[in-house]
Amino acid sequence: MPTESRCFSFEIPHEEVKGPLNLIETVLSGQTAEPEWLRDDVSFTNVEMLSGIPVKYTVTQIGNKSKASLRVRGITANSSNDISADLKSRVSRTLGLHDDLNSFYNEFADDEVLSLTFKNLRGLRLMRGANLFEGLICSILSQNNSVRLWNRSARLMMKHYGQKVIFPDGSQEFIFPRPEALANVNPRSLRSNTSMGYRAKPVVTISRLVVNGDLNLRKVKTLPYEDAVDLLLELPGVGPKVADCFLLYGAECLEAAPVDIWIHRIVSKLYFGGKKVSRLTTARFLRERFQNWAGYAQLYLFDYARTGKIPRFASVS
DNA sequence: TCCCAGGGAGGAT
DNA sequence: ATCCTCCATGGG
Repeated sequence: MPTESRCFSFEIPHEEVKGPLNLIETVLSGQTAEPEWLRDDVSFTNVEMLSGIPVKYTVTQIGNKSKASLRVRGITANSSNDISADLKSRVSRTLGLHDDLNSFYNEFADDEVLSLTFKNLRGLRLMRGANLFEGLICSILSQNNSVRLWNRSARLMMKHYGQKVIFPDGSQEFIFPRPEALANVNPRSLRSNTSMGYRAKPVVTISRLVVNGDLNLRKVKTLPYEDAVDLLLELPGVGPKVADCFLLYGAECLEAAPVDIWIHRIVSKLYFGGKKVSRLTTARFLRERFQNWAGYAQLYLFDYARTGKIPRFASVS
């Protein structure tokens, strides 16, 4: 089978992008559904399974934010089937291209805090993970960690425990490990192989729960928000923030609003006049105020706060 | 050397 | 309910 037949290229026209799009801001905004896509100038490359077939593809934005389309080029392994249609809907879902951002901006244009973020972050979209297990593990890796470090651990985990794929162009890539590959590893060796520190033990424990059927993430995804949270909080290494990260980025529950240190600070400072409120109060506030846009509100406030686009508010401590 | 990073668990108040 | 402290690891 000649290499060319496994290559593909297609476009997602701007008519299929609902509102503005900023691909670079979206991919680089530190979302926890999966390891960050590798950047090359204005393009991003991801490797994942699509209906059991390993796919490597590169996404490039064409046009400005207001009239953006996407160019997708890629290559498959082990198959000569045309996967363009499947990948198109996958990319569209992953990048949240169907989310009606203009209606989000309009609905909260009079919110004096959130609307501050709209100008700089216009086109920022919520990314959805392709795999529930991957989303949960990445969310655990992110706890008390930097984006850079948890991504490094995730990449090391892929290299040591993920399926190795050699594409027809000769490149070697690694797929995010399946729970079966992690369930029987020694947490100590996982720790030394990946630098994930004390997070190794819960990663192994949760992998075992998934393998033996005691944890069904597909079922968790179908539960109402409160029930899903209650179930997730029983898991080791999973607290309120990680549970919300999994639900939002992994399980596409858009009312979940993960509260990390940045969200805690900015919401206390700007919505509660500097008064200290608990993280749970913060999360509930975001859910009640923004409802199905709570995840988006959180994403915009987080990026805005973290990247220093607001005046210093570190006085809240 | 200390502090911090998209926190969580266990314990004391 | 709220407030410690510790937990690995690496960057600043």
